[in-house]
Order: sequence, then structure tokens, then C-alpha cells
Amino acid sequence: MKPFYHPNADQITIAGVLYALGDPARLEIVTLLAKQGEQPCSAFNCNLAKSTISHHFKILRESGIIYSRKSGTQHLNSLRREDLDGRFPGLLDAVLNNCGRE
Amino acid sequence: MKPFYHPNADQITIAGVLYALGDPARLEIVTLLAKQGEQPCSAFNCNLAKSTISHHFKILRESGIIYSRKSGTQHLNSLRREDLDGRFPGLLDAVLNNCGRE
DNA sequence: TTTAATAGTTCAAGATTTGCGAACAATCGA
DNA sequence: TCGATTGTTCGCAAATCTTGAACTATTAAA
Repeated sequence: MKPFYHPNADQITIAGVLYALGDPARLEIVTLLAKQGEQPCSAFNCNLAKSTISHHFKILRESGIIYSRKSGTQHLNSLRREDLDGRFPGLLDAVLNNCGRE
Repeated sequence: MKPFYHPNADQITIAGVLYALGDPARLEIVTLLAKQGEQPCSAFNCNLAKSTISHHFKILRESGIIYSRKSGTQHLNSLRREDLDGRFPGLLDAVLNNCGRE
């Protein structure tokens, strides 16, 4: 399998981040990682197909929102908080503060 | 022509807002409205086709980000700042503060 | 009251993207 | 080595995006 692509912090764009966050499933993934810290893909339970979930993680990874590393058979994912806060101060917090209360 | 659909404030979802903002053209439209106030669609100059711009305004309108009203042959568009701030405090400001400096 | 000009919307078609099941790759334990 | 687990990749159908052309609505001019 190809190694994961992760953009550098300065390659992260706000349109890319907002696009990645603009999907209910991906927003839930991000909320989960914010609350629980590093998690494997399987920690995200929903009605979506496995391949679809893999796709969502890829979008989040390539937009610069999450970092993924291999650990045994799992892929552990974590929020790139520092990179995001450094690049777009206040953005991630504003999003997280407003999730889960629609 | 059908009258415009505008969601009520409580129908605005954060995923819908983030999705609408997750496009470079729409992000520029929002930035323009934030800086210049109410503007017609034609105030947004870019390389896109007229029909595409109309589509982008529709996405912004139906996600609850802008309000559109007819005035003669024009459609004047404005940010729904109060509705957005009331529903998702800090979100719009965080986005606007981080636009235009990639 | 025609006629033309302007501002946007709607429509149809091709290109792109999304979601899915099936097949595949990688790792771990028995 | 065999099976179980985790996640990726592939191919296809459905949905969405971009565009030019046609259309609606309003204003101004002749």
C-alpha cells in the first residue's frame, strides 16, 4: 500500500479544510477525535460502508485536518490541532464548539 | 420565477454552512459581502460562467449564509450575520478572520 | 407600446464526485 | 500456515458540478 500523503502545514488551505468539514460523517469523525484523541477508523460507527469511511478519512487526511499512522493492523488518526490552530487561529475551536448541538 | 427559498435560522445546519463555505468561489463571495455589504451577483467578478455563479449564490442562500432580495433587475445579497452568529457563535468570524491570507 | 439592454434563473448535457460491494493487501495470533 | 481483523483500492451506478443556450423579469429608450 502507498504511504499516506499528508500536506505540510503551509499547504493547508481554508477552502480545503471547510470542504472536508462540510460533510456530516466527516464532522462526526473530527468531533470524535477531538473528544477521544487518537482513534482507529473502526472507532467511528455509522451506517456507511467500510470503503466510504476509508474515503472520508482520506479526505480529512489530504485536507490537513487529521494525521494517520499505522499501528499493527490499525490506522490511528489524530487531529492536527497545532497545525490547524497555527494556520487558521480559532477556526477549529469555532467548529468544535458548535458541533453536536443542532 | 419562483420566489427564493431561505431557511429559517433554526434550520441552518453547521454541516450545510461548512459545505457551502468549502468552495473557493463561494468563500470569495462571502468575503466580498462581509467587506462591502449588500451586493448584486454581478459584483462578484471571476472566470466562472454566469450560470455557475448563480448556482453558487443558490447554495449560499439555501444553506442560510446569505439573504437575497430582488431590486429591479438585480438581486441584492447580504450575509445573514445575526442568524449565523446566533446559531453558531464565533464560526463566521473565525472563517472571515482567516480568509484572504493563504 | 414596441424594442432593446441588463440581471439572473432554468435547462440539458457532459464531466466530476460520492457511496457501495467486491476484491485485495498488511498485520497479528493461534 | 491459516484465519481473523483493519483498512485500501477498484469498478460501477447515482448524484452533483460547470457550462452555454434559452428563458423570465425589469428598466429604459425610441
